[in-house]
Amino acid sequence: MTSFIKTPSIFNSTSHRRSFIMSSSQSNGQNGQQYDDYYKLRHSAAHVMAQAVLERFPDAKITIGPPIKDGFYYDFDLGRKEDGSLRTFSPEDLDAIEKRMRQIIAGRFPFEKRVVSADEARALFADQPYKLELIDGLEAGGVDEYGEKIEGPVEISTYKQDTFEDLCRGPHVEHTGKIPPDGFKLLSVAGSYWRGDENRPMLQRIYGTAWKNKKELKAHLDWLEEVRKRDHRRLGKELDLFSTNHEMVGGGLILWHPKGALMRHLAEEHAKKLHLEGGYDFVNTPHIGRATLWETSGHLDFYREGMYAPIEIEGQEYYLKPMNCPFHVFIYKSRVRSYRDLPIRMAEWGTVYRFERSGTLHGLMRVRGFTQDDAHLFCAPEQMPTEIDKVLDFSLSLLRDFGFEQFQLYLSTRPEKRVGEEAKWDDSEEALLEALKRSGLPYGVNEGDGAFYGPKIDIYVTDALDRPWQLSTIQFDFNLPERFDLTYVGADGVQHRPYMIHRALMGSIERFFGVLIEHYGGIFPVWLTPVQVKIIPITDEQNEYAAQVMEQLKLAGLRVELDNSDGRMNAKIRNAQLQKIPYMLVIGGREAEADVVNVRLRNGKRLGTMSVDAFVTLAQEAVAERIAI
RNA sequence: GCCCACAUAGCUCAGUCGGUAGAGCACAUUCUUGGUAAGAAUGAGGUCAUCGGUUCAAGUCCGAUUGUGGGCUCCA
Repeated sequence: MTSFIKTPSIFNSTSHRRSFIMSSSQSNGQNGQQYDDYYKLRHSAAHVMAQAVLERFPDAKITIGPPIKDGFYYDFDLGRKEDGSLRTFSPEDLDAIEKRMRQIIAGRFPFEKRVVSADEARALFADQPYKLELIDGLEAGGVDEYGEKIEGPVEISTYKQDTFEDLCRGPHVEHTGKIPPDGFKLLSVAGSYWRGDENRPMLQRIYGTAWKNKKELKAHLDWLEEVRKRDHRRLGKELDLFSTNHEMVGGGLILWHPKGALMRHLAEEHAKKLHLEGGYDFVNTPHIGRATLWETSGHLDFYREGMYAPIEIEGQEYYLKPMNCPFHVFIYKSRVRSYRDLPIRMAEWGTVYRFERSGTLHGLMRVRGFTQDDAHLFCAPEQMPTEIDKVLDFSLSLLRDFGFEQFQLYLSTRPEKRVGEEAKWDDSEEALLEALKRSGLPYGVNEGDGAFYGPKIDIYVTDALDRPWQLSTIQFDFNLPERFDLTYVGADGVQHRPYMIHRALMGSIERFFGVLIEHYGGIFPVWLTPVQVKIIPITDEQNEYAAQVMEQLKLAGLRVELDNSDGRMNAKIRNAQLQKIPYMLVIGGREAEADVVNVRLRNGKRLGTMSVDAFVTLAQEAVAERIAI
């Protein structure tokens, strides 16, 4: 079963080249973690913002306002309006708050720390119910900003600047003047729930970004602009790759257009070839299965909220599949398995459907129907370490083929509530850890973060904008082999329980494409780009020669389009450029005469004239090497 | 689902104080036949998301609905 773990907190972004905190266990604030300047700056900005908000909304209830990656936020409960609806921030409020923050900054008010008892704190925040709840929590033993439990009672402190005193561990900058007035900006308002729980009150959140100076702020705003420009939904439309239609087709359901489907085909073809070479067998399974299947697998117990309502067929209930595993299990069970059959590596590009709340749907990144490059490994215990090694290598090499170079690996170990024998947990966790070590790549361990059915490795890639994305996952499953009573006959003639490992390398192919589009910014490597070559005749005198060149290139296996519209060459080049087509072959009278093509690259570089054969060699090399030009 | 913002031509967007619909791109036709990121003219294209309300009059104001974007533990 694929599960989504949360991205680790990243506080120490000192530049736009972001870096990971390796493991959550090393970042406990109570154990001497160094709070960097950004932490203090952003945390202080949050307090200043809270002061400005309270001045404007005296009845507001304050909650929490932590520093976050690139900035800070603060959540407020503004109460309700006369008509019962929630009072909220308007864009004008944001402007006024930001202006007032600069005044407070100019006041150079010191941040003064005070250590108080729980009762003193309660008196101080008597009219702040959220703070009272926090104080109760602190008295009982705290939780740090990474969500890690802190044992025992915690020192309770407040920080005060000017008129505003907040329950806070700190630390802060010395005084408000240390916050650069032109280094921060309030970005947006958003709704959020107290403690992230939708059953608790809805709060109003203001997000801000804060940096050491104007230049850094500008760099960050530019980065945000770059993120916007690379948005896969925007590029998907511009490059005609895919679309969605919520009103008629439905939200979270992707329509792959010819060019997008072609890219997907190319990517899948490559991955499938590698799977076959890697000893995987492809299978195909249906989209629906009977309720008893999902009852036995445990999905209806543990995953029901992710599944759609049943379909009734002749009095029997069928469910749309949210995962492929139970079907693969039945292929395994279709006959008696011998140790000689193992390992079995069963792969399927399986399309699954999962319920996602409407508000969480997002382009290709979060959808309701998607295809996984799913596989299940069934192996004997002694084969397991080798299989783990292989699958990890496979995953990394596949991701490298798609241009990802930076990886971050996470091992999630046994949680409190779990199934399976301890010996299996021991073996599998060790095998995963050994494989991680052998990979030579940075990895972290999330103790207790595994699924109830087994430990797992998640692979995050870092994209061209330094953003982490979880793609691959390798998960043990001690649950399904038990529930479906999977066995194999060992050399000793008795029945044994095989290990079962789920793995998806690209994960969701939809999501993978979303990441890929943003990673490349639409400038896909030659092997993957839907149209590799655009032929641009200068006048229609050359149309015939151009068509002849196109045929030659097609015979050579290149994906070519001919622009014989009656526009000018400049316009044709511009169009090809906007479509980010790697090679433009400009053909005028001179080229037709000499039986050559004039090659222009999408980066603006001109390679001059060459024979068609020479160009074919050049392009084929780029395809084979998977290079991006 | 919940909070905020938004919804005008295929796309990107303008539309003032409420007075009856605009631009650029794309598309079609014609002219143009050119040397490395936009040649020109003409034309077609809109029930201003949907439904309801206020008004002499609604793209514009109000409400509901549908949909989109941002956000909903990065937890003192």
